[in-house]
Order: sequence, then C-alpha cells, then structure tokens
Amino acid sequence: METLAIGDLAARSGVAPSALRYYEREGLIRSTRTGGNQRRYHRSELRRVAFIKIAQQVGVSLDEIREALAELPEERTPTKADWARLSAHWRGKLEERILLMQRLRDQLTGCIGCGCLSLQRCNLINPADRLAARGTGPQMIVNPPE
Amino acid sequence: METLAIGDLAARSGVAPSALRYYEREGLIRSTRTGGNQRRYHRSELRRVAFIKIAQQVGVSLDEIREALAELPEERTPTKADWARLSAHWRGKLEERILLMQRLRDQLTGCIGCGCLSLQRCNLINPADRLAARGTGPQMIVNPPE
DNA sequence: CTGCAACTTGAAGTGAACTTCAACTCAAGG
DNA sequence: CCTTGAGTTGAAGTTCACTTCAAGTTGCAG
Repeated sequence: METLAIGDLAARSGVAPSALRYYEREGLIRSTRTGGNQRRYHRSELRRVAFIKIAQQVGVSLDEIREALAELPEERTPTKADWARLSAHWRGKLEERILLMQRLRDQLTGCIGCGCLSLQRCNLINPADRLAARGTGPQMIVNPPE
Repeated sequence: METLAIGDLAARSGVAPSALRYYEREGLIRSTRTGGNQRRYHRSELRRVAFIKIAQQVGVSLDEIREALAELPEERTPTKADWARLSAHWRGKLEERILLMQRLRDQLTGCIGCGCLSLQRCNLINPADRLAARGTGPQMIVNPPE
C-alpha cells in the first residue's frame, strides 16, 4: 500500500472522510486520483492533517492554517526541515496563547480575593467605573498595559 | 445612573447590544424593564458579561457557561464569595487547558528535530506505521499515555 | 467474474454564536 | 412639546466547520 485511500487516511488521522474532502475543497490537503476517480493520498498528507488538527487545538481557523501550509513547497514533498520551520513558527503561536491563558489565570487568581473578575482593572478598587471612558471590554486581560 | 441601558452595558463590556440580547434569550444574563419596555441591567450583570467573555477566551461554549452561571444564587445579587467560588472553579479549567497547550508545545518542540509532528508517536521512529491499529488520531497529544 | 464495502458528486442540512433588517416605540435634552 | 438617538421585536441571514443524503461508480477478496 503505497498511497492511502480516503478511508485509510481517515482512520489514521482520526478525521472523517467528509472532513478530508472538505479540507481538500478548501485547499488544505491534496490528492491524486485513480483511473476510476478515487482519491489517493501521499503519505505526507498524514503530516498535513496532523498539523491541521494540532493547529485547531490551538484555536486557529482553517483560513490561517491554510496560509501557514502555503509556506510549504508545492513542487516537492516537504522535508523534515520544511516541517521543522513550520513547527517552530507554530510553537511561537502556541507560546503566545499559553501566555494569554496564564495571564487570564493569574488575573482570575488575583481577583478571587475580591471576586471582581477584573473588568476594567477592578470594580472594587475602582467602584465608580471611572475608567469606563478608556475603551471597552476587559482590556487589562486581553491587551494588558505595557 | 443606577442601572445600565443596553448601550451602556455594551460600551462597558465591549459586547454588542445584539449579542447581549442574544445572551439574554439564552438565559446567560438578566434584565428588568422600564415602563416603556426597555432593558435595564443591574451593575452586577457587568460581572456576568466579564465572566462570559473570559470563559469564551478559554474556549468554553455558551452552554457550559450557562451551566456554570447557574450555580450563582438566583434570589440575591451574587456576593464576592459567590464569584470567588466560580472563579476558583474556572481557574481549574484554565489550568487544564494551559497544560494541554504546554504538552502540545513540548511535543512540537521535541519533534522539530525530526519534523514529524508526532502523529502516532513519530513517523520517523515508527516508519512503517506499525501503530496504526492502535486507535486513530494524534492520541499522544490529546490523550497522552500514563 | 461477481458481490459488496468503499468510493464519487453536488446540494442541502446542522449548530454555534451572532448580526442584520424593517418597522416601530421610547427617553431625554433643548 | 418635539426631535432624535437609542431601544424594541421576530425573522431571516451569516460564517465556520463540517455532516448527511441520494444516486450512482469503483476496487478488490473470494
């Protein structure tokens, strides 16, 4: 078995065939066809699907994933080095997201004492909502100062 | 200004009025009405909306958020202690998610050397896909062994 | 060579989380 | 009082990421 039928790729990757067809329509993965028009996947597509799944775990949209994958070479099967570059890039994104979550957690922790949820710094510290003029939303958390 | 009109709550929370109406239909927040049928929000709803936004950041669905909020007392305005309990609970969820991300990051880091993305452990270490029978998907990452 | 599981397509459906629209009413400053 | 920006409703529309369906075709084990 040199190439994979859609069912094989589905079984190996844990992604439903319908989703794989969808990914293909969306330009995230590619296949060749048999004489009878059935999809056959190169083994390297397994890696692409793995990447897609991982990126989704991180909360990245398919659009962004497509953009990332576009950085892989079209003409040849991506090498380890190609994947390494991409992975390194995503490691950065992951790191960022982890930091956001940690900030969220620390805010929550810091505010458990007062129960304020730190909307606009803290409603207890700032009871009159004096900061209301300063833009909307829990700025402190999403875009912390400095 | 003792209570907030929908526009005020929207401005303060950074959530569109249409979304606030939606949240109300979905039972996530509550309002009283003026004689002329306009919504007026108690200031404590600001906290609920903040909580909703934070939970969404963590990737929680509105359904789950509603369930969490259901643990707040209906009959009285939630106290600091009420929020503290809820926040502590969510801190756990956040912590969990952070751990998942960190595991993801470490996997990615560990695999940058081989470019494998660790689908079924590692395709380099395991080139013949011998583990294919062992369930689908990047199990190692989502449900790591031990 | 046959039978049947697995594949093909386009179109339509799903659910989550909202937004937009149209037609109308309210609240409050001048 | 009057104007006007803000609010009201239900229904329909939107985007994302798929799934389901129906009707037909293919590939391979026996």
